[in-house]
Amino acid sequence: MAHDDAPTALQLVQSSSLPALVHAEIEQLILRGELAAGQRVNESELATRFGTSRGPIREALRVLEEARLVRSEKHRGVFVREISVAEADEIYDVREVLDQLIGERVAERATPAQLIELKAVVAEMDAATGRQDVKRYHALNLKFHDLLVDFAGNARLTESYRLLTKELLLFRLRGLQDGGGFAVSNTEHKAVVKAIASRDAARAGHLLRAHAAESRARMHKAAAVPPPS
Amino acid sequence: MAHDDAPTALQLVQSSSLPALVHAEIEQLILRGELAAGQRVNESELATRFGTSRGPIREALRVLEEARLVRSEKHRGVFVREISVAEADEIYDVREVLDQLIGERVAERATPAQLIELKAVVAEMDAATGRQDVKRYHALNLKFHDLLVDFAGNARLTESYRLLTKELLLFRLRGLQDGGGFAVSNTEHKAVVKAIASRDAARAGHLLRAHAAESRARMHKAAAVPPPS
DNA sequence: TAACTGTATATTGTCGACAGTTGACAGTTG
DNA sequence: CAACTGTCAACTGTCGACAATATACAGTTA
Repeated sequence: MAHDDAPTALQLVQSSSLPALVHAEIEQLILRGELAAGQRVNESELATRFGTSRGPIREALRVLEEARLVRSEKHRGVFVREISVAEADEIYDVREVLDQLIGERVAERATPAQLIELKAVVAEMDAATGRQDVKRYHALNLKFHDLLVDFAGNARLTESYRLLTKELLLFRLRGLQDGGGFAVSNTEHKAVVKAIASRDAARAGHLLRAHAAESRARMHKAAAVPPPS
Repeated sequence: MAHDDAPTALQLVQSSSLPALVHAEIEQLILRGELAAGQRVNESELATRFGTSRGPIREALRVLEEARLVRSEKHRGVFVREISVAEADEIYDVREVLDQLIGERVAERATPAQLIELKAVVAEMDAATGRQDVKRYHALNLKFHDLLVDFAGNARLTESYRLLTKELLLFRLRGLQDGGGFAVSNTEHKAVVKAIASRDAARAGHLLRAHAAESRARMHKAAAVPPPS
C-alpha cells in the first residue's frame, strides 16, 4: 500500500492510546457489518470485550459519533447509524465534486510508479470480475479509490473523502449494493486511469465524477427508489 | 436566523449531555481565540471551570480532536491546533469545490425570502465597511456563508463545509487575516447574490468558487507566502 | 562550569463505584 | 379484558481515586 508505511514499535506505543485503539476496533466492527446498522451498542459489553473500563469506550464512541458512524441518544445508548437513500444522496452530492477534484489532481501529480499501481489494481479487478468474486472486487474497488485520493496529494482532501465513503459504507451494509453491473464499473475505472495516464486533468476529473454519479445511480437502482429531481 | 429555531426546554434537557455542552463551550473558547492556537489545555482546569469531573471533558476533547480543532499527545495533553499556510491551502482546495457546489445549489433552490435575507446581510456588510467596523464585518461574513450553505439544502454538505471553515478559523486566529481589502470582498458577495437572483447556477457556482480563491489569495498576501505552483 | 542523574510535582490515563433514567413486566382497577 | 400504575433490572451518566508518565529542578560529578 502507498500509505500507512510500517509503523515502528516505538511510534506504535507512543501513539496508541486505549481510546484510539478501541475506536479503530469498533469502526471495523461496524464497517464489516458485525455490528449491524441500527443495532444498539452496549458500553459494558464492549468494555469487557476489550478488557478495559467504560471510560475509553465512551471516548471512542464520541469520536465515532462525530464521524457519523453512530448516533447517541441520552440515557438510551448509542446506535450504529442507519442511512436513508435521501442521506446517501446528500453524501453523493458532496462526493461527486470531491471525486472530480481528485481526478484532476491525480492527473496532474501522479508519478509513473503510482500509475503502474493503479493499473495493477484495475487488472486485478478484471480478474475478480472474471471469477465472479464480488467480495474481492469490492475490496479492490475500495483500494482503488483509496489510492486515488491518496495520490491526489492533499491530506485534508483524503480525510474528508474517507469520512464520506465510510459513511456510505453504512448504506452498502443494508445489503442493497450493486444495482446490477459491477463489470461496467471497471470499464469506468479504466477510462479514468487512461485519462490520468494521458495527463488530461479535465477529462480525468470529469470521468471520475461521472463514475461517482454512476455509482449513485446503481445505488438507486438497487434501492428501487428513483433519484430526486 | 434560518436554522436553529428556538429549541424547547424539553428538547434542550433531552439532548444536552454534559460532553456535548462542554464540547460547544470549548469550541467557542478556541474559535474566539480565548484558547490561543498552540496552547495546551488543562483537563482538570476545564473540569473545575465547568463544574464537572474530567470524564465529560475528555469526551468533549476527543470530539474536538476528530474535528481537528485540537491535537492530542499521549501523556502530554491536548493542544489547540495550529495550522500552517500549507495546511490552509489544502483546506482551501476542498473548500473551493464545495463553494462552487453551494453556489449552484442555492441558485437553483433559494426561495425569495432567502434571497432577501442574503441581500440584507450584504447590505449590512456594506454599512460595516463604511464604519470600518472590521469585527462586525467578519461576523457578518461568517453569517453570509453560513446562510448560503444552509440554503443549499444539503445537510451533509453543510456539515462538511462547517468543519472546514471552523478549521480555517484556526488560521485567522494567527492574526494574519485580510491581506488588504475587505471592501472588495463584499463586491464579490454582491455578484454572487446577483447570479443567484437571476437563477444562473453555473455563474453563481463559478463566482462563489472564485470568491473562495480570492479569500485564499488574501490569506497568502497576509502570510506573505506565495501560493504553491 | 557543564553535563548528567535522580527526585519531586503536576498532569494524564484508567478504573471501579454510585446515582439517575429507561424500558419491561407484573399487578391492579375499572 | 383493557388500560393504567408501580416495581425492578439493566444500562447510561458522572464522579472521585489511583497508577503511570513527563517535565522541571536540584544535586552531583568530572
